[in-house]
Amino acid sequence: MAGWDTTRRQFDLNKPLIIYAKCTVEYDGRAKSVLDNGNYLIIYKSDGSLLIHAGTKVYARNYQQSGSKLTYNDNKIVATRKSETITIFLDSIHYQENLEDWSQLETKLVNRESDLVDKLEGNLTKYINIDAVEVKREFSTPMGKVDLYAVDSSGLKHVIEVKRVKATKSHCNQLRKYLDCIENSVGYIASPSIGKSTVEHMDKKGYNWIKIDFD
Amino acid sequence: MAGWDTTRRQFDLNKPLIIYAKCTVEYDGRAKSVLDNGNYLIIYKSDGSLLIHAGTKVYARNYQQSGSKLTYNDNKIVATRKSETITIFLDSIHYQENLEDWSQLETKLVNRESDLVDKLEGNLTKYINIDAVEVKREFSTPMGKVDLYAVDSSGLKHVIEVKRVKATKSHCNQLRKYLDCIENSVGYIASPSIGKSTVEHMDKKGYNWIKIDFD
DNA sequence: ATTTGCATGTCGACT
DNA sequence: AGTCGACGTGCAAAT
Repeated sequence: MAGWDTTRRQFDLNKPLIIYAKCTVEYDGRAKSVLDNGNYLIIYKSDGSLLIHAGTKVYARNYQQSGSKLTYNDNKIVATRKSETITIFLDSIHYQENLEDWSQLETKLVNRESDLVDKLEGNLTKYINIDAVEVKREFSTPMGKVDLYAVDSSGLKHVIEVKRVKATKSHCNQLRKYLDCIENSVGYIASPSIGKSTVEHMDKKGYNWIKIDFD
Repeated sequence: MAGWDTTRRQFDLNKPLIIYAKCTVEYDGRAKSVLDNGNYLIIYKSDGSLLIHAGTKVYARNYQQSGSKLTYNDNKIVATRKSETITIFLDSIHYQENLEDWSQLETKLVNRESDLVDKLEGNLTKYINIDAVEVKREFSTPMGKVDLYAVDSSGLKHVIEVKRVKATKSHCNQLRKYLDCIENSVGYIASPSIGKSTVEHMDKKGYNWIKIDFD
């Protein structure tokens, strides 16, 4: 598997392929970038995704999204998709392999935001002390949909933004957008956790925090 | 390279490694997930990053960030990092390889947001017709930093949010946060492009758009 | 150690 | 095709 004459090499670019090669990579499209010469792992998937991975970190140093077309010519692999181009200048190939029957299954996530909304909706009075006469999920406003919306007998609107992660000030801004376009409303953020500075921020703004955990 | 007895296999988990294997993957940490049995590409990098890639899409189906520790035992690879765990239940290994001298170079990006701010700051009067007496980058407000901030001779504050991509309504919300906490201010979004509906949105809000391109 | 905002974010859902 | 929000976002810089 040692170095061979890349000029004669033919790739089957219709199949999933991984290549470990010494190369230089250039990208031009939404931005421009250069990845200097070195050994990188090139991954080409059947949907036309292209990844160039270096030896550290989770993200790809360069990538092309699903739907890119590959051509190989003159020791260069060129991937194009819409107005974006990646050019891989191949120096030498250490190693390559076609991946047969590569699974296309998706990861199934548990503990989603909607699970928390379920829990809150199913037992709202346990979390906030109101006599709700109307409860709606995904309540539409001009500024987008509210996760959970409840009207009590006095006509006060309770607007609840649910987050599966730690509550932040950005989430407060999102909440605020909804409150601004709903008259006579009070705002809540429901999440498993919150930081000290966000608590203070919410106090100042008059927003309420609801602690809610996954089961 | 056909199936062999995985029970006897030893991995050198101190070196970068790729494995193409039939396996099932479970994750528990910030959330929980299951990736059903299938053929996946497992990538382990020298900084302790772990990726599990399927045959489509750019993102990894499962991953562990830099710093995770691997153990191999009883046909299971377990990666732990802080309170997060990935377990790979190995069925059969089609193929594996150590990647020698895997480059750790970073991609060098051109055309960043800061490049646009440079351009705007260097010739502000070319883009907006004001007699600025004070211009500041990264001007701090209670709601975060404004990309570019200019005060004219009348005391009016010009607040400019710069984006390297097409301007959107989300960007308008960001701008609004700044305007709300700066008295006597007028808002701008500077970007290479903008959509029709965003133009209308900005008109309605009284925000201004500045067209600015990369060189 | 925590917070904040950028990113070629990617991706899916909806208009 | 365009817009919008979620994501185990990842990641680095500032605090």
